[in-house]
Amino acid sequence: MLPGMEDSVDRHLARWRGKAPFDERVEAIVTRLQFLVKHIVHTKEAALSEVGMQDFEFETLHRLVARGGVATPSELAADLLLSPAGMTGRLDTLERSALVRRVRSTEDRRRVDVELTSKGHDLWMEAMTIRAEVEASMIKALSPEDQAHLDGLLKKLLHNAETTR
Amino acid sequence: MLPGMEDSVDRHLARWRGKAPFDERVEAIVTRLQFLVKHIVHTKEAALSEVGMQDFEFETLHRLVARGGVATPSELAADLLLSPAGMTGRLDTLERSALVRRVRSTEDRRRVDVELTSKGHDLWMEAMTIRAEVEASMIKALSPEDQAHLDGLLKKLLHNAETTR
DNA sequence: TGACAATATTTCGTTAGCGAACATTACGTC
DNA sequence: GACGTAATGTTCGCTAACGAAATATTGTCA
Repeated sequence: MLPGMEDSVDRHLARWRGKAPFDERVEAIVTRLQFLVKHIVHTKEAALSEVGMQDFEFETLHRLVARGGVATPSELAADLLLSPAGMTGRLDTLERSALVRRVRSTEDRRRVDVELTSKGHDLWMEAMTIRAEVEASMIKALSPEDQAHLDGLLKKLLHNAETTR
Repeated sequence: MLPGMEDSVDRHLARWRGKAPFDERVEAIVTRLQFLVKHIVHTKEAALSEVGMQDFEFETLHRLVARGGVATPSELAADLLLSPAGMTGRLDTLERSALVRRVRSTEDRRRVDVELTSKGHDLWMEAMTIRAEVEASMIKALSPEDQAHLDGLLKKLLHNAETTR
């Protein structure tokens, strides 16, 4: 890596070094992961405000699209690593904006089906374009080969995190 | 990658594929980053509750240690990618638990120095041991060479995110 | 059938974080 | 040396999320 290539985590690590006997590489990876995600969320949030949408709204619509436009709150909560209560809150605001519709299921009346409205689909499509651009501009800092390599490493980590215990 | 190596993002991508014409690799990387961080935070939070601490409290103490035990709220907020208001809130709770102390600076009376108390330092040390273990157990899924490679790639991304605009 | 467990979702109370407005102190210019 | 401007931190109102408990519906088994 070139000498000028320094990020905020390098500076953090330099200050931290010697203050405690712990693995610097782990610290570096974890901190960079957290910061990157914060940056992604902030940048995306700023971009999405163009269409008057917030990140959490978009993510929910996005999952709903992936499910074909219909899903139960439980499914979405699991997809999004969200608590059931948090899911209800999200759906409330989405329903208030008419991007989503709640329908009690007829077979199992304990369940609720969340349906994407056409307005919701249209807005998702608009936002998706914006999101794709913002995210691509961040990831493009890596060559296609590096992207593939990174994705593979992340997948190993995530798979491990999801299967252990 | 082996056929059995599938994570939740693979399943998400499979459902999503064909529903919109966007870069699947970018989607994969970004989603995995977000999920990994969620997993890290959740797992760490569960472990830290042993010593009655929350992740955000730990992170604040950690930065303070890195700064040698003294820093201004602005410095900490910048370190933690936090808003000034959010920082005030964190410091309030930390001060209430006597892990931290606020002292008005004498030269520049707008400023406040945040000092780590000895109680704060002791608790940080305890928590650090727990945190290191939890994080290491997640990162250990990768070989040392892979860890180094991953860290390099993340650094490239973060450096890019921090310097562009 | 009727009591009871299981499942799905919502309600309630609390919390951390944000943006915007504000008070206070320092600085630069005339 | 007074005045506008910048910097620093806090207060306020609001929002999204959480965990725990409540509610509603369905399945099970005697």
